[in-house]
Amino acid sequence: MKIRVRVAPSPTGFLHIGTAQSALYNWLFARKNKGEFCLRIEDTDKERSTKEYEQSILDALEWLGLNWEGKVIRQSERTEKYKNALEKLLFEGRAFYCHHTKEELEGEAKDQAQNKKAQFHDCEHKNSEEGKKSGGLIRLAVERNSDRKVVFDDIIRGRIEFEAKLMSDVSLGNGFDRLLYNFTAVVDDIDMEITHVIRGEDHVSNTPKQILIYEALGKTPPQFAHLPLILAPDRSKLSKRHGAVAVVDYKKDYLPEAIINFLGAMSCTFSKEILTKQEMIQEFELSKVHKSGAVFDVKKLNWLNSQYAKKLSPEEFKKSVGIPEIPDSAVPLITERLEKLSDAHHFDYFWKEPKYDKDLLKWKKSTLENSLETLIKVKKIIKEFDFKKEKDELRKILDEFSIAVGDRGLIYWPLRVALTGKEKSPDPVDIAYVLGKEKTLERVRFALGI
RNA sequence: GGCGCUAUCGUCUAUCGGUUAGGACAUAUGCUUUUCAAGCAUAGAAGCGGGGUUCGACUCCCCGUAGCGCUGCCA
Repeated sequence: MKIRVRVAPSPTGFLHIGTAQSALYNWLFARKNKGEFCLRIEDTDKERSTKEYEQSILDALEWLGLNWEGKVIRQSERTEKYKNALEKLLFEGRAFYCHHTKEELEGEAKDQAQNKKAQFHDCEHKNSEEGKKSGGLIRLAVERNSDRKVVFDDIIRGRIEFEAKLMSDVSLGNGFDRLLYNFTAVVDDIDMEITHVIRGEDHVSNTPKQILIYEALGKTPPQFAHLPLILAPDRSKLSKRHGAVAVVDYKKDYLPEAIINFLGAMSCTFSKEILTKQEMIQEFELSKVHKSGAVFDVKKLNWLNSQYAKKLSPEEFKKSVGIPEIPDSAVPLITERLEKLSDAHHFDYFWKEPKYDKDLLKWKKSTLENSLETLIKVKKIIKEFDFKKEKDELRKILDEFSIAVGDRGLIYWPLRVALTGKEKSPDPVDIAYVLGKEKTLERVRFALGI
């Protein structure tokens, strides 16, 4: 049987970084095993789902390069399927109408909690005539009269067991108009012929409920693999309150390759730190995925991103940061000291005239007068120098001059500030060569007030 | 409270019973030096606790403990 996996985001928000990781592992698993990776939009919650979120999720997945097979499946377009399945279950007596009100259910849960009992709803309408009459929540009738255990062998975690007698009669829908997650997901996974359900650890407790639904529908459940969670620094599940959790939030600062590498290596063992998607596909095994949650370490992401940025061609880099006016020769100077893509704006003196306070021209070990005087001499050297020659030639001349002066800083500091308006920058000679002789002299003259 | 999952440097992790417990990020220091980076070198930094099993346990088992997840007529 052909391996088929899926990622099933809900369009009630932007693509979460955890969903992206889950999508990546599904994608890697499919690619590795020559299977298919599908995309299903879980938009049964009509109040919270929007088309805008759906589109942004699709865009984010594409940006990450996680391409899916076939058409996008939308649950909102499959209501007939669910209704048929639900009717069948009702007809066969495997599902029933639970006529309890919300208040009654809440009261029961409260009681159970107070008495330190497990919280579940074992509905008495399950086998009654009342349960056949429509009204209220539709539930799956869970057989709990024995010591029955619902068991599955998680590919990542091994055998996991739940006692059937502690489970609620699983809620499938509020009437036929509002179908619920556990039910629609199972119906879809059956129809889509999903062989492996690879999803976040937060779904392990849904798994026994879903297995029961598979059985009621007369189907064999797929293989399950529950991925560890991505954690915030406080080790709780990464969520909005911790800051940026949407993939789109990372778009302006990070290369998709860096994000993929980071998410992939965070919860799975590979042979090296930096690797391409192709290499990940080669090495990927579900058995190499970790069991415990991993803290999202932005520092490591930054490092990875800087490694990838250094490999970019000038064209690629300019496109990635969205600043077409960066001179090509400035790119290596920028990537060498950049962590996040948006840091490129700190180097705007390469394409914009710098603004700065004249006092900045003063070298810290000297006076402003001395600094400006030296700059005049530097200007003369540059003016007489032919930029067609190697820049090391210019450096050599400047170095000789600095030896005569006895202080390299006195030469380079005022020049740096004149060219960049900043205290920190790449080597002024490198910058001069990016700017060209004319522009360089122009900025030096400006600094001198000429 | 119930159920489930997890447990090695600050963080991500390697180790499939025998290692000076390895690597990466981060941190510190040094080299270089006109500033900032990059690069290179060096350093510090870890097996949750208690019982077993075994000649030998970070590794296997049990019990604790802690953290996390779920506990919706959300997904």
